[in-house]
Amino acid sequence: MVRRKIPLDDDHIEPHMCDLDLRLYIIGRLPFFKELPLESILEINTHFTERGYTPGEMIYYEGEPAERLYVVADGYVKLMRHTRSGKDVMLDILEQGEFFGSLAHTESNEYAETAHAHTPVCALSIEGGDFRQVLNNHPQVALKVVDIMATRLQEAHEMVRLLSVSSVEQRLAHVLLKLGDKLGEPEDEGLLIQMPLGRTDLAELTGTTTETASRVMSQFQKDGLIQTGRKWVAITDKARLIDVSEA
Amino acid sequence: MVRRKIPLDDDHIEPHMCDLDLRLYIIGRLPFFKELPLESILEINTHFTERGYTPGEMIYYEGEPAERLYVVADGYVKLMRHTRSGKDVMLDILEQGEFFGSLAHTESNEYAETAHAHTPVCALSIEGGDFRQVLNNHPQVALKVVDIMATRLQEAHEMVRLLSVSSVEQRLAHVLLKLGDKLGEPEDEGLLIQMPLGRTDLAELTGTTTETASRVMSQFQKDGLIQTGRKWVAITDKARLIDVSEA
DNA sequence: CGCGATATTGACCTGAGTCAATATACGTGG
DNA sequence: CCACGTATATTGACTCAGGTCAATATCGCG
Repeated sequence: MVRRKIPLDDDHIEPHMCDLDLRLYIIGRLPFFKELPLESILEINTHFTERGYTPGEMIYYEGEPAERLYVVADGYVKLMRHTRSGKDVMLDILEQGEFFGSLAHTESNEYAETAHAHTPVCALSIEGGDFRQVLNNHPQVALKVVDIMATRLQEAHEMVRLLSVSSVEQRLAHVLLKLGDKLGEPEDEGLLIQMPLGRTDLAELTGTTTETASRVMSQFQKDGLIQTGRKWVAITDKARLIDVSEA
Repeated sequence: MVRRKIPLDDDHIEPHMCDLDLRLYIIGRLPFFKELPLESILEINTHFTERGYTPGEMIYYEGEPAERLYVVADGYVKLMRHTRSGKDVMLDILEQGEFFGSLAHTESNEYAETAHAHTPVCALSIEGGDFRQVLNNHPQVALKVVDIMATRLQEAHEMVRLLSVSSVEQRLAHVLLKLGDKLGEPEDEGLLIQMPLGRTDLAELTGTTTETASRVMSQFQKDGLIQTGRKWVAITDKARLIDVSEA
């Protein structure tokens, strides 16, 4: 039972700030902007500012007045909800091109979750009102945003279902599969999830404790479903992992 | 410990179909249409069809091709996700003016949940493409839709948090309070939730079993927090119920 | 090389699920 | 209008997944 060192690609860990090319590249390829004429993209671009964050650094806190909409230019961003007891819940992991923050007028107009950089992150942001102006001027962008919101709502509903009716084993299998699809890269170890993920992260993603997450991961490894070590996971038997998630 | 008969208002239970006045009234007052000029509303109106449903009747099933967007004109609609094991989860209860169904292009383009009439329901519906056309022509409507989606996403995230970190007691208290705010009317019994809600409904709303829901409700009643009977609940001590939900 | 962060593992306990029996409310038909 | 039958709700006894507390092991960075 040889346990490998962290096999994650350094690209995904080393810090780097946004550079100008990246910025234009990102904005132009955002799923909701990419069909706009160049002219519009250049105009929209002027409203964005950019900023880098170091791992663990907060981008905004739950409860703060929601003023800006952010877009991940590089790195991974975690969206979390905190609880008085200290047991936190991770709602989502965002990658390049995904947005978060204030994109709508809600009741309280506060950020509903805390966003922080999980890896080194470069994020672009735009003032909420300016973004709404963009939506107003470009209905096809608004439609795209509605589509993305609908997909996220479905994912959240699926998580509600899993938390209501599934075991920790099933939820963990499900989360690993989802991450594998989103971030997986074939490596010697199997389908390697290209992101540092500790037991605490997995626990927060599945609504359990680090101890239980650890136990289940150990069992998965013994059963040959995954390879795992400190802060990394690779899926070695996707088919059987799917079986577990649907058991 | 006198247990009252169902104190629910008959208005909320007796069937009635949509009539024409209701239809125009509803469309004109929908949160996302109400700021449009009358002319536009009349035009949009022509795209809607209406239909009545009896309690328990399905409006659409999870997995069917998602073709139409619905709006509740009258009654209450439950959104559910089913599970192979038969244990269902209730994602939302919608009331007059709320929309559901196909409002976006998602990956699979299937309904992600099952909708069915909880009480007698009148629903208006519009073909998905037509609705997108409306959004395209009226950006301020699209913005409103984005706002509503954002609020729903936050609510779903809050449920994820509750399922991850809270006890059944807390979740049940939370759900009762939310329903009380949304549907509560002051009556002799307390803040009466104007909707027939059985133990099974409460269980599906909180991710537990009917037996546990029953036990917790009995305890709440013993503690003087609520009054409850067959298919009805009234909140008698909101402050202490809040304490429980935040314990 | 050694230390601090991370992960594992064990023993124990408890909230809530399961299975089952009973009670109660309400609609229905006589 | 009452009596009966069915759907709903309650309650008890038992079980177990997974939480908690605590000790130990391991990784990989500085």
